Amino acid sequence: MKRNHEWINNFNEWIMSACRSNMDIKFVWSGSDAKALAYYVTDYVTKSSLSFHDSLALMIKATKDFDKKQSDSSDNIHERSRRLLLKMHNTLASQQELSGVQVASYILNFPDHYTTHEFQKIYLIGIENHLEKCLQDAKTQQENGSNMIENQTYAQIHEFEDDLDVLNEHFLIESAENNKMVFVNSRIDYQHRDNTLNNYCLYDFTSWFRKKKIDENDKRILAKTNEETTSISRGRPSNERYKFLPQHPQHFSHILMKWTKPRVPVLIGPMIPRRERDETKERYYRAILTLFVPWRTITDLCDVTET
DNA sequence: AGAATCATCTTCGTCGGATT
DNA sequence: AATCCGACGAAGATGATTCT
Repeated sequence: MKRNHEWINNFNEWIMSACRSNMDIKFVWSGSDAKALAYYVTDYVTKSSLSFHDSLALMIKATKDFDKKQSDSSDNIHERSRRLLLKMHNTLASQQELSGVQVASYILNFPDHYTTHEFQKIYLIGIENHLEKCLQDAKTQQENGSNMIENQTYAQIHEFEDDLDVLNEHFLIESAENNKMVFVNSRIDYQHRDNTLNNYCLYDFTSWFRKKKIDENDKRILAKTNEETTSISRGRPSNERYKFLPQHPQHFSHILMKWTKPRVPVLIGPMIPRRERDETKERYYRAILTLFVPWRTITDLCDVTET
């Protein structure tokens, strides 16, 4: 906390280089310190560049000027009010302080905001519901173990209907080969990803991959990667492409394509339950688990959630 | 000789207009 | 209104040419 140099406020070499010399750091000692800082920051962030009494004074000045100048004019009332408003606006705008940076970026047509990352949504609730249903199925299977095989086939056949009826899992209707329409969603895309992507968890999967309709170029590139020829080609190298497993309804019509830069998954779904029943909490934690543990079949997932 | 720059090539990824 | 599709600029690679 010692200030070792009279020019410097709480100087720390390492922090300074870590944040590339962009330093406005303050150590928060006490509660009153924290309060003072909170006040300072809020005030700083929300300060209007022109305070209310200033702008009122300016508007009064504008009105006076207007009355002086325009008293003899015989324009109609609409035109007069229009001019008054314009005058007020101009007075206000001309008194507005603008920083050099603001002006420069306006003239250079810079955007109003930047985002350093692109985002991709994950809808948690559907996956959570699916998982819960599968867990229940597994439990009932265990209980009457003798009928296990029968149950399994039953579950496979009726998977779609059950999903649509019982769960609120959201499906999209998309085209497959021969203009056939199929039900798909990100869960199905993930489950039937190519075997080389086994180690991707759902979170990384959504962050790295997107679904794309196959075109001629994709076919060519897929064929080239199969040949494994390491010939040097000019131009930008193509991104990785993967097929869906044959179980996927869009196996023939769509592929997975890797982004050049990963996107940031945004989890959309229920919030962390704070004072909920344990059962709900459990459900929630299980759902989160499905995001960060690679899985393919529901049995994988059940095993993981058991442990 | 090595770097810096320019030219060319190919693919990525978004946008807006056309189409259904 | 939704979807498709082509256009186009950006990105990222190689190769050629110029500069130091």
